[in-house]
Amino acid sequence: MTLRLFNTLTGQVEPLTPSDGQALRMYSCGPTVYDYGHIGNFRTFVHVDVLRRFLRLTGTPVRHVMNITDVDDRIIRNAAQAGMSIGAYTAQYEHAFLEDMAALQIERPEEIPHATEHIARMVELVERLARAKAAYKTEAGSWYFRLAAFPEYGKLSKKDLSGIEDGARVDVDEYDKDSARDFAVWKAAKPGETAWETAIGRGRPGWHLECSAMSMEYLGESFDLHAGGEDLMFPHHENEIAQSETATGKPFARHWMHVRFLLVEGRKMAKSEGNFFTLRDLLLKGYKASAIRLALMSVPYRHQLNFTFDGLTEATNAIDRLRTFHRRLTTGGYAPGENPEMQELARKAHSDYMEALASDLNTAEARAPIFDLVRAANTAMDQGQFGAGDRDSILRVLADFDAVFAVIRDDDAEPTRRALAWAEQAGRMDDVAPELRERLALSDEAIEALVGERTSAKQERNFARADQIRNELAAKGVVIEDSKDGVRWKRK
RNA sequence: GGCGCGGUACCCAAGUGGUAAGGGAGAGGUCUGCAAAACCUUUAUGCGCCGGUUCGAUCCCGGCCCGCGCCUCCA
Repeated sequence: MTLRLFNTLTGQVEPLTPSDGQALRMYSCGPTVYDYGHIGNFRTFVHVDVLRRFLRLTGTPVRHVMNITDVDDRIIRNAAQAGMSIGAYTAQYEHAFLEDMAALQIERPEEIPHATEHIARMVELVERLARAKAAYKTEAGSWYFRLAAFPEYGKLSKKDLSGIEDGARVDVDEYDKDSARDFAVWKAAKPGETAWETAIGRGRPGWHLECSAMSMEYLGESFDLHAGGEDLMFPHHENEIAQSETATGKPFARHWMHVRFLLVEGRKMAKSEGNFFTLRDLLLKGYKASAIRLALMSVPYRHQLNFTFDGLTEATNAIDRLRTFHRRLTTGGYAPGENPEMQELARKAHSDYMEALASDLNTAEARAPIFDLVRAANTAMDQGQFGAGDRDSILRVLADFDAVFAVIRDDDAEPTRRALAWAEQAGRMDDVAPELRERLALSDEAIEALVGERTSAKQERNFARADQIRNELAAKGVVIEDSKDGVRWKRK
C-alpha cells in the first residue's frame, strides 16, 4: 500500500515512495531548545510521527533526520540572562524535549543532529554559495544569500516577490545588504556572544542554513520528504530550497509536508492570550499523555485543530473505550474456533483503516472502522458468537491501529510521574491538580489488596463493606468492574 | 492589500454528484445485590446564506455573510 500525501510544492496529493528504492529519506525541522515545548509544537511532531509510523507499518523503511537548533538569538539571550553557557542552557531543554516526545509516544528519528556540531558543514555551504556568487559578505562580517541568484524563489509558498521593492523594508541593522529580501546565512558575532572562528569569519550560522547543511549531510543533496509546521513554509523552507538548490544545482526535497497550526479554545495560542500550554502544564492538570496525543492527532494534519479541554476529556473517554475492549479481549476466555462474520468484519475494518491513512493520513477517518469493529465484537461476545480465532484476528487489527495511534497500550503513569517529579524540582507544585497527587499516592499493590477484600466481602454478601471499598477507590480515581470473568480495575 | 483554509446534529469530526462515517455528551432500556463495563434504542428530510449547472448538489460554478491562518521570530 502506497501513501498518497499532499505535496505543498505541487499543490497536489501524490504518492510518496523512496526514490532510491531503499528507505524513505525524510527531514523534519526540530525544536529550538530555548524553552519547554508547547502543545502547538507537539501537534506538528505527532503528525510527523503518524507519517513515519504509517510508512513503517506499510513496510517502508524510514531514514528520518530531525535537527536540534541549539544556537540562535533567543538561546544566546536567555543563556546570558541565566548566567549559563549556551551548551548548559540548551541541554536542559533538549532533555525535557526528548522526555516530552517519549511521553507522547513519538518515535525517535534515526538521527538527531545538533546545529553546533555541524558548523563546519555550514561554513562549507556558505563557501560553496560564495563561489557561485550567490552569497556575499557585508562590512559587518555577516553573510547573506543573494535572492536574485535564485529566480525560482517563492515556488514553495507560492509567493511572487518580484513586486517587492528593494530597500522598502530595510531596517537599521541590515543597511549593508544588497537587497532587503536577502537573508542571513551567517551572522557576525557581536561582542561577548558565542561564536565560532571559521574560514568565513567569526560568527554563528543562520537558522535556515542549519537545516540545509544537516539535511544534506545525512540524506544527500536530494531526498524524499521535508516536513514542518505551516509557518516554516515561508521564509524558512523557501530559504532552505534557495540555498540548497543554488549550491548543488539539484532539486532539494521533492515532497513537502506542512502541518497546520492548532488553535486553543478558538484562538491562536499565545502567552499574551493566556491560552499557552506546554505538555507539562497539561500533565500536571491531570490529563494523560495518551489523551493529549489522541487529541493532537484526531484532526488530520492539513486541517486546523481547535484544541480544547473538552476535546481532551473526549479523547480520554475514547481511549478508555478502546482499552476496556482490549482488556476484554485479552482477559476473557473464548472457545476455539471463529465466527466467519467476525472474520470478515475484522478484515474490512483493517483495510478501511489502512486505506484512510494511505489517503493523505486521514486520521479522523481511520478511527471510524476501529470503533465500528469494537461495537460489533462486543455484541458478538455478548451473544456468545465469538471465538478465540476472532480474538486473535481482532488483536492483530488493534496492533496495527496502535502501531500508528499508539494509545491503547497504557504507558500513561510514567510521564505523569516524571512531570510530577519535575514540578517538585522546578517549584511548580502549586500547578499540580490535587486529585493527581492522591491518585499517584495509591500503589497497585494497595489497590489489589482492597479489591481482594471487596471480593471477599461480596461473597459474604456484606455489600455495605464492598460498596464502601468501591467508593473509597473511586474517590481516588480507581474504577472497579465486575464481569463474568472476574473483577477488573483501572485507573481513571 | 496578497496567498490560503474552514463553516456538517448538543460538542468534536469524516465524507461523496445519487441522497449524511466515527467519537464524546444527553435520554430510555437490557444486564447487575447495587454500580461500573458492555449492548440496544434515540438526536441533521439536513450539511452558513442566495443564485446557477444537472435528471439529481452538502459535495461543481458564481456571489454574499461569518470564523481562522500565513505574509515578521514562531510548530
